Amino acid sequence: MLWDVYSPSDFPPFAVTVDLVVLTVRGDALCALLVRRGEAPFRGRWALPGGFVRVDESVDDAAVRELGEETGVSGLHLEQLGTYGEPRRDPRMRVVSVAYLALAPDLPVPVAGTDAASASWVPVAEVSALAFDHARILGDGVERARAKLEYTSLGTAFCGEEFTVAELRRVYEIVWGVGLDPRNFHRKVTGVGGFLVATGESTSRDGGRPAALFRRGGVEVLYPPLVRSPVA
Amino acid sequence: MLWDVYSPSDFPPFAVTVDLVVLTVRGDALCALLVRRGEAPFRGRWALPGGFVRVDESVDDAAVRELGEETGVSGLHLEQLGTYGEPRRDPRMRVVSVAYLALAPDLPVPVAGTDAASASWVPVAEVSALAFDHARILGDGVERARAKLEYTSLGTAFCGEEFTVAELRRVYEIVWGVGLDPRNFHRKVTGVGGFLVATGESTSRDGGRPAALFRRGGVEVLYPPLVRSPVA
DNA sequence: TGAATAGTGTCTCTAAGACACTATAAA
DNA sequence: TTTATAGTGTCTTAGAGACACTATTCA
Repeated sequence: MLWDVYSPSDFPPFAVTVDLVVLTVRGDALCALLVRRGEAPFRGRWALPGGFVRVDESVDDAAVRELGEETGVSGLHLEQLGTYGEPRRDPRMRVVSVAYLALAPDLPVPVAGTDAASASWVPVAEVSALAFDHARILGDGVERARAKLEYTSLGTAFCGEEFTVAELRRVYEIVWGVGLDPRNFHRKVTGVGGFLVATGESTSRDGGRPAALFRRGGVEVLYPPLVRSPVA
Repeated sequence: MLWDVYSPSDFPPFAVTVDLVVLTVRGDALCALLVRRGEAPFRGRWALPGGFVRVDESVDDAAVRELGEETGVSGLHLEQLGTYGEPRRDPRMRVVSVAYLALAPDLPVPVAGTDAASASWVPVAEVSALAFDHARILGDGVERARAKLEYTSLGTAFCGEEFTVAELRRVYEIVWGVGLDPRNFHRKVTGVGGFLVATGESTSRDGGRPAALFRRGGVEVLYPPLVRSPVA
């Protein structure tokens, strides 16, 4: 059926929702923001936060709104991950869900929002039996995040405003699940033009010799990229 | 609004469609499959092929079905490009569209399908004033295709079953819009493990010394990747 | 034979990984 | 002084681009 030959009356009704894969690095683990479902179906199961797209807002705006409601934070990186539209992914009705990926620094706690009571950070390695098709969506989100760390500056989204090279390296090690040579990592990230900007300050919060503090540079795409490669 | 707190009755009604960015290399140009609209709005304008998702099929299946209807060909590479959900992108009603990217070899003609009469291949450089937000979708599709040629074997999707290195190079040159050194290109593509498989045959259809014929190898991800880089 | 395209070899340069070595703090 | 972490330098190797050179066809 082409655009040419449809009339507004013959479209099948769908519900459209957004689901959020919100990731952060906490402790030694990559964590996702999950909410505990209070109602059937999947009552008591963990699920991705999300909700309906309103009639008067764009799908992207709905994602931004939901992210604010769930985390209490705005200005996070947010990008479309994919759209999930199997006929029976929600047993009650035909729901098409547009999933988004957000990367957050280690927020104090799954904050505020009307529904915050049931929300918390869960290490992705310990996640099991999510509601609906959310396990697949979460998996796609984690894989996207891993890939984007290679060729974009998004790793810094997991850090605070100011951070050391070691803190950034820890992000890479935890998200990728590998060990990285501190010396080569340092040379690489400080060598990529526009990735990091030195503040001139330093900190000894990591112990040992004080480390220089950096802020995000303006660059989005890293060249050369930071390729994933394991170390014994 | 969370999943927890909704009931099937209070969802706003949406129409969900799929739009297809079908690309091919024809002559010396990257071309997109477009259809001429026969009805308002945007009557007479070019638009991307597409149509409604049916209630009983997945969104991905709808894309496959529409692609078959438009090109008469199945088995093409097809991937989600993104979802476009601005409130007034269709002036008549609230429509959320999931866009897909397909790469096709140079098909005889925008073939078959009920609506083929109005369909044709249009060089993307000459496209202007598409209906709805289709110009943006097409642009996103072209950019995605350019990027994917770097690190996947999808360039071969533009070629026939058997092809020469020169034919594959022409695909890269046209899609990227740059000139590539034939000698370095040859060394690179034949050096990437699993990318190309020699048939043992050769052809002189390009003139000059006969060129070896290749088939697609099994590999999807190219390592090392073919990086975009211009030549005088 | 000459023009055209296919394909190989070689040089240089960049960047990655391995790892020795120096620097600066706290206990 | 020892220990821990920060940061630099150096060696080796892989791969990219430039480009000379050989190979095989047709007109």
